[in-house]
Amino acid sequence: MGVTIRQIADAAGVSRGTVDRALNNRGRINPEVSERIKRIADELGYQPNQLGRALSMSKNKIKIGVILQNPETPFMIEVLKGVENAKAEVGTLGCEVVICKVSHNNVRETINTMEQLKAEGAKAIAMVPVEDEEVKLHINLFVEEYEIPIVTFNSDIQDTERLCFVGQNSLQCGRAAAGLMGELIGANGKVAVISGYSTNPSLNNRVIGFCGEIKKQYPGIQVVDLEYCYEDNEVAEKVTKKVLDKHPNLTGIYMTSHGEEGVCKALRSYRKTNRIKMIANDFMGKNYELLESGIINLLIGQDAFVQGYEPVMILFRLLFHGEQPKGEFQYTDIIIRNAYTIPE
Amino acid sequence: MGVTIRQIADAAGVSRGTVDRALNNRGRINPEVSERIKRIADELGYQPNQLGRALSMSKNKIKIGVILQNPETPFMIEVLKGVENAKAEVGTLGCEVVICKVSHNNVRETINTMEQLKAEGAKAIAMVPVEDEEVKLHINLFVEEYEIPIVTFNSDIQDTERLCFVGQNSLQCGRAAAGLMGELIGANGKVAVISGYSTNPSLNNRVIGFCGEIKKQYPGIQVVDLEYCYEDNEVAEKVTKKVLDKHPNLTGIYMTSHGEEGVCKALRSYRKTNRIKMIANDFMGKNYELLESGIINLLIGQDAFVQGYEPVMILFRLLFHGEQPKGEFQYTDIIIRNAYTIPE
DNA sequence: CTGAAAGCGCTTACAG
DNA sequence: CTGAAAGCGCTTACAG
Repeated sequence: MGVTIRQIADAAGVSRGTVDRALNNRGRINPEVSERIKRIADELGYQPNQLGRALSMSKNKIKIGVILQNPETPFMIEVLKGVENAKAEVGTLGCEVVICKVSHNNVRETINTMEQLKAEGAKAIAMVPVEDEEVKLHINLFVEEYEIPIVTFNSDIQDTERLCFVGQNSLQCGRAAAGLMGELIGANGKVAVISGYSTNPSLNNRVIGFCGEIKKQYPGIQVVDLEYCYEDNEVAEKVTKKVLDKHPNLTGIYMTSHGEEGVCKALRSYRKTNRIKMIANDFMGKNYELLESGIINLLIGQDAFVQGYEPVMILFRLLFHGEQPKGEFQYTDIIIRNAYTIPE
Repeated sequence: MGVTIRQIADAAGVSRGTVDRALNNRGRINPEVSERIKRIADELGYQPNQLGRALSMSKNKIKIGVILQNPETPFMIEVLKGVENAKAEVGTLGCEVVICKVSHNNVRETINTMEQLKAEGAKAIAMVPVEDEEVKLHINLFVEEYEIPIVTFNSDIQDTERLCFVGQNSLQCGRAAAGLMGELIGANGKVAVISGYSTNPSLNNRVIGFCGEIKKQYPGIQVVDLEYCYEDNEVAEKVTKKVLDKHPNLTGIYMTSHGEEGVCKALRSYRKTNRIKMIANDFMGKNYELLESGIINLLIGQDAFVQGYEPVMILFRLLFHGEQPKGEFQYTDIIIRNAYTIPE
């Protein structure tokens, strides 16, 4: 089949060990010999055989650490599936993946876990970061001092030396919602936005994307209100009722985050489910049921699986093949579903 | 790490070759010894190491054949990418994938290619079938006589012994379009369906799914016309004009297949682009541009990549791990896009 | 029916 | 700085 290390060794008149040292820059080799071997490898079109490599490295595998935040939420459970899949895939190729879980926004725990992974010999880390100065410093420390590359996923932390980010383009997500809302309610109408936390950058971006695009593309549509429900159904119900009282001719609601059940409860009790078009985010909780029952008209979601799978694969490709990621932002697909495109 | 064949051999007091014969049912072994070895392997929780296996089999790789139809169409080019990805993935694990291309609906060529793959020693085949009696007979012949399992993809051919089908649920695709149309034009209106060929089962299913669901869910919406454009833009333009002449208050068009540019040209010349909501299929040709310009309101597509990737992987898992596919129908995701969720 | 040996392509101590 | 050898876990002729 392909060219082997042995053929290169023969062609260069050296031993296989020497070829290995040259091709993998292991040092302890005459630079000129190294150059010559590399040239020969190039000429022969050498492609290292992953199997041979993986098998011989299977005694001491290279470690990639993964830090998952909020592991018990439905979304993260799906992300975890992606991580586990990547783990199985690279596990077969001589790479070990260590998965750690930390609780929501816990700075201390996050940093400790980073340190612990380093102590265990992790050669790279994929993590859901916390928006925090100390965490930022640690990320830079790891990348620059320890030469442990870091990929953020799900939520990003900019102004750091992290290699890249895998997750949703939340601005674009908001814009997509605006486009759908425009299609659903037509050129004129009043819509309200209900978001989760005003402190969450991703959710804020969805709001900004939504409002900006409505203003730009649909001048006849007014965004009359923006409320926060803290992803709590009771609060969501309450604020929805408030909005409905204030705007009896409301025609649309965009939810950036959870609390859908509360909103729907309010819509039902006001008998507005047919009159008001609702667009919500993510395929978790009761969202599919609400979509099927027609209260939610369209759902926008992220590819949670990819958000877990890709970061590990990016680091694997970097460590094993020296392959750089395609770009700083690896945005996952923005998925639109109606009642007929629910999976399974 | 894991249990190895050597440990089993030691525990059983036999050689590694014997363990191999037992565990892989290669025959030429005392049944009792074989049983004992299997029991020991079970007790030790033996999991064969894919690397070792693949490496040692890398001299004579197991072959999987792929028969692609219409390889020059944009859709199939995307499918081919999926096939190539799977090929690369299993290529690393001791499996060779041979890709063959046949022209549209060519029965002779299809059957010849099947025979040729068999002659080359293919142990399984993934194929886009032709709806034809002789092809059906050949599929059954291969599966039953030659014990070469066959997976169909993209289009199915039922009443055969094919292992499973990977592709779109076209009925459901039509239903999804109906749901979107209902959201776009509201409870009342008149819509027309423009399809490709009346002889294409998949397209017909989209039509059936669409009309059925409109009738069921939106009694106020009337499907006033069904035309065929043979995926030709000029024909499409002509029939669209005919429809528009006949139904001046038309509010929606569902296209099951290509010819979008022709339809859009007609809509433009009648200045109807804003008045009529249009839902089209697949992400090929000018569809993204038409979506961005707002003439097409929503696009429904298939996961072409998966349609190429999965069939190969299903056969690989079957051949290498004896793993049966999850079900007879492996439907790919039905993807909805608006102008804001165009990839790249 | 069973075993001993060679080999798949690579990496890694160990000598020198 | 370089080479010879052993080893990763499995399969496969070859003897017997």
